[in-house]
Amino acid sequence: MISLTEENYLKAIFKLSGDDAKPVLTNELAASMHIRAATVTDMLKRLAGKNLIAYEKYHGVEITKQGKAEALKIIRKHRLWETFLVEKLNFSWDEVHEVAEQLEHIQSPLLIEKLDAFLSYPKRDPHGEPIPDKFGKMVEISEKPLSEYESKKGATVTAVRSDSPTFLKYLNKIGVRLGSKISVINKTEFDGSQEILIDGKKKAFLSRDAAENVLVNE
Amino acid sequence: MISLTEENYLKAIFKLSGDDAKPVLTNELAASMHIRAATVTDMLKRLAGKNLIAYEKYHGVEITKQGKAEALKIIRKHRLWETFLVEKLNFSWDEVHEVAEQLEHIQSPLLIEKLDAFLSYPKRDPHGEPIPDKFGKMVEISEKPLSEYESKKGATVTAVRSDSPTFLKYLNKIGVRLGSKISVINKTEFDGSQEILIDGKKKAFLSRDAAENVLVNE
DNA sequence: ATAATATTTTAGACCAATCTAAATTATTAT
DNA sequence: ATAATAATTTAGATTGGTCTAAAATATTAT
Repeated sequence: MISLTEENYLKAIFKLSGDDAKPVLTNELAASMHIRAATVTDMLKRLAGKNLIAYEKYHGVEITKQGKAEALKIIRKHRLWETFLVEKLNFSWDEVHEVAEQLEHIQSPLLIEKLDAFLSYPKRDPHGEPIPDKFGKMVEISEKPLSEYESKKGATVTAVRSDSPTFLKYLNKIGVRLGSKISVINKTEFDGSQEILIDGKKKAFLSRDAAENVLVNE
Repeated sequence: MISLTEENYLKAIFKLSGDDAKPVLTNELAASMHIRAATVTDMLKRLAGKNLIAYEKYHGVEITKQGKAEALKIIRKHRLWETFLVEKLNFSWDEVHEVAEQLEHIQSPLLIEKLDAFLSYPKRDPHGEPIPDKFGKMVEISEKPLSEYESKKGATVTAVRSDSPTFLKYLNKIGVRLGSKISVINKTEFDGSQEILIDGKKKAFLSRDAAENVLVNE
C-alpha cells in the first residue's frame, strides 16, 4: 500500500525528473513540496525500501519502473478528474487543480475506468496536458514553450503547463485559451518578456515566466 | 479544521444517536468502528475540545448542534456521490458504498454544490436514503422496516438501510429493488423471518435481520 | 589543495491515531 | 450491600509524517 503522502512524493519526483533521467536532488524536492530537506531524506529511505525509487545518499534519487507506473496512475487520475470538473461540472480551468489534488488519491480502479468511459476516453485535460491511458501511455507532445518559439508565423496554443490559478486567470483575462492563435510582436532580449497578438485582435504582454508555460504548435 | 478521522467519528456518533438523544457509549462506538475503546476515549476528548460533542467521562457522548451540522455535511456528500456513481457512472447499488466512503471526505463546498446541480438536486440516494440539502434539511421518512409491517396489503419498498454489498446483492438476486411491491406470505414468530412475494411473481425468504433493513410504505 | 560554502543526513523532538495492559468506575447478581 | 463482572479510562508504546539543530559530506573559489 502506498500512502497519500508517498503518492505525493512520487508524483513530485516524477515531475522533477523530466525526460532526462538525471537524479532529483533532496533540496529540489523539498522546495517543490514546501517541506524541509530533513523530512525528504526520511521519506526517500521509505520509498527506496518499497522499490519505488533508487536512492543514493548525497546523490539524489531516480524513479524506478514501478515508481513511474504509480506516478502515471496518479497523474491519470488527476487529469481525468480535472476533465470531469470542467466538462461536466462547469468548473473553469483555474478552479480545478486544488480539488483534483484531493480526488487523485481516491483508490478505486473501477471508478477510474468508469470515469474514463463517461468522459469518452479523453486524450488531453482542460489544460491541454496529455492523459495517460490505463497502461500509462499518452499522446506524444511535439509542442514547444512560446518562450522558445522563433518563427514569424502565428502559433496555436495547445497546452499550458502551470496550475497556478493566478496565471490561468491572467490568460483568461487577455483572451488566451487552448486553440488561440498567437503571433509574437516584440520580444525583449534581456528579460525574455514578449508582446503578443491573440487571434489577430487583442495585444497583451507576457513575462518570460508566463511564456515558458504556454505551449504552442506551428 | 476537522480531520478525516474526526469526520468518521462524528458520522458514527451521529448514526448511533438515532432520533432519541440518548448518549452513545464508548464501546458501541468502538465496536461500530472496529477499533479499541481506549482509542475512542482519546478521540472523544479531542472532539469535545472542539465542541463537536458533549462528553461525560464514563457516561458516553452526545453530539452538539455544531457536530450534527458537520455530520450532516458528510452524509450529504456521501449520498450525493453514491447518486453520481449509480446515475452517471453506472455503478450498481452494491458497489458504491466503499468508494463513497472515500469521496465524502473531499473538501470543496463548490464541488458539492456543482455536483448537486449536475444531479438535479436529488432528494434520495440509490438506496432510498434522504439526501440532506445544503442547510442539512432532508425529506421526512414515514416508512417502516418490513419487519414491523403488519397490514395484509402489499407494501412498496422505498429504501434499504444497510450498505452491506452481500445484503444488497441478495436483494438484487431475489428481485427486490426500490419500488418493488412486497406482500408477506408467512411470518415465523420465533426468529422473525418471513416469506414474501415480490411484484406478485417471485417468492423469497428474508431473515429478520434482512427484513429490518428493508423499508416500506403502504 | 585547501578553505569556505552549500547540501544532505542524522539525532532528537512532536503530534495524530492507533494499540495493549493495568487501573478505575459503573452495573449486576447474590 | 457487597462481591463479581463489565465498561471505561489511564499509562505507556508504536508508526507516519513533520520539524529544528547539529554533524557529515560535497562543491566551489581562491
